[in-house]
Amino acid sequence: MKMSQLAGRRLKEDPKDAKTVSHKYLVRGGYIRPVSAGIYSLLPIAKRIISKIEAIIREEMNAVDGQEVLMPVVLPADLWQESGRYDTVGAELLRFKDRNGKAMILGMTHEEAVVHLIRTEISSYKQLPVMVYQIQTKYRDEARPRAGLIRVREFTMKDAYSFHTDQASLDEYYKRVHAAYEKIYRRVGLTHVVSILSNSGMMGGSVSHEFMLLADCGEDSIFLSPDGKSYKANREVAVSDLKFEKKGEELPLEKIHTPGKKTIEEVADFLGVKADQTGKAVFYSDPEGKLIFAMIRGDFEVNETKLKNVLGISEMNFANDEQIRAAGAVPGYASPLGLDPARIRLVVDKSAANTSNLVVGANEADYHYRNFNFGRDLDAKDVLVTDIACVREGDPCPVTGEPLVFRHGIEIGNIFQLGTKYSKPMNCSYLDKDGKSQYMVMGCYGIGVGRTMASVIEDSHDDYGPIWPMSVAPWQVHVCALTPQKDGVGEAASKLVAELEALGVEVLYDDRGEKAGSMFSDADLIGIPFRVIVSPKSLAGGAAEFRLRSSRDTELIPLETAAAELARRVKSELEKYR
RNA sequence: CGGAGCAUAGCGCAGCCUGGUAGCGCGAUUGGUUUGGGACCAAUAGGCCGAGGGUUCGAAUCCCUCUGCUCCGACCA
Repeated sequence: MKMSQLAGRRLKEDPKDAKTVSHKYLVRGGYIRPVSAGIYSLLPIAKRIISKIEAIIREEMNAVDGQEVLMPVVLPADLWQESGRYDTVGAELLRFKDRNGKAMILGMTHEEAVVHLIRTEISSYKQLPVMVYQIQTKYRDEARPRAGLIRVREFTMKDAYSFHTDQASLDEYYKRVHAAYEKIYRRVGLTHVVSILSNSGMMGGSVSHEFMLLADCGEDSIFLSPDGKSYKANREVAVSDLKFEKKGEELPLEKIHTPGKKTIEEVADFLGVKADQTGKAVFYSDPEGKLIFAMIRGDFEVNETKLKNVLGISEMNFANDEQIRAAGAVPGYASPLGLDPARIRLVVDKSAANTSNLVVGANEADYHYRNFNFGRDLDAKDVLVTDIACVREGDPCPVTGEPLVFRHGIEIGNIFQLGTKYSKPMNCSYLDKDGKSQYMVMGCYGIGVGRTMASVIEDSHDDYGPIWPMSVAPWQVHVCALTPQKDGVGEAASKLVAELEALGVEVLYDDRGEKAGSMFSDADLIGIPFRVIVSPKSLAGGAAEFRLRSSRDTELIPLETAAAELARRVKSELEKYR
């Protein structure tokens, strides 16, 4: 490919709103262009990288017996009504009507579509297990797209779905996919990916993992054991080994005047106690509008995911003051004391239940109680006591007991045991050995392709641009002709390019005759791992200069053998990513 | 969905407060001199100032409405 003909320009300046490294370089380097919020066109450089990532994914999915299919982007709403998700999924699902007024949707994930496909094609246990996958466009009407390709509305996703006779078969297959994912991320050159425990939502007992690239710009919060291996979990589900013990004598409940002191900090300061001697009340309302009262020790935050899972609900909002008052509590001075358990859904975190003599609200403006003791002051049998706390950095790891480490991550893939969540309502069944109808047990496995590309930049770049691993680089060798019109430089460079291409090497040839500075800056933004410079100087010695994108050291390679030598090095570099 | 901001040439911006011929830098085109980390000279092209309405003799500029985009937060199979 001649650079003089490459579609897409490089920009000298950072795009004004780009904050993350990958966003800046993708726009500056001429990889992507915004079309609308969270919707991008890919220029040739990005398209080539994406194709290579897809090829690696394809190979590894095929290696675990996956069969590639292609399902529609536009789906009839009734399929989603069948699974029940048409009503439970929020506004991210883009709904519209066709010319006949039929309700349609744009696919944001394809469980329904794949069940529709498989339930008519597979009917016997002899055909199971089976896995199908596709690499296809998804549309999610995100409320807030951000950071270039990290969070977008339209994107390419590899989504795979496996169907099994039973949980044991799913368990075994799930492990294979987990290993395949690790291989995919290694092959695309990502070096800081961890798989972590993630939220399984209302699935009850099902298992899921997220694959995270550890990166400061990531949106997800992760807790890791110090060795990075023993324990890895999303903040949504992370637990710690903190022990709570009631200590000392239970002192008598004492009502105290705390005028205008509403927050934990204010109350704790006012009374001269620490936050861990207070109890905090946090209110939500469930989808039916019933008040959820979460009580937790003052030094913890409520983990909303844990709380939702405990209550078995998928949605919940912060309650407003009116809702709180309606249940008999007083905002700022609330506690479970004296409330009617029938009117609220009370959940107490074990931190609050197992600490003695807490300061809690009195459900009366400007008053708190000292020496609240759960069990004594609140009947434990009416109350759900469990873990609804966010883990804090430094809390003891549940596996090793060492202080947990907090990191941000970019979610670049997930794998999920679905069980019969979709096969049951959508009647996706097979006949077992005894001729009995059984629901198929499902797993699903996703990888965001564009997000993976952006993540490679986050993981591999310097101050001048991305440094692509050979396995996904848009081209393998970047040949730069310095003053191509002089001293036969252009001819020598063209010859080298032709020889390389004849050996199957992918070459980007900078034939533009730009100044060295702008040529090298462009080359850095394109990030091809191998660079060859042909100039009058090197040509006089019958050689070309070779250097890596990741280094400024150069090496002279004789022109007669350059093509063969470079082809050999490309091949050997590619071997590292097999 | 809450909060904040922005919208003027391909890109980055100034002009707006205080209404009066549309500007700068980069980029592009042509010609010339150049060529080892974003050169120089000369010329040229390029704008319904996001859209609609209002005030005014006159609106990029003042007022109203709308739309789009970005950032922070909420949400996120």
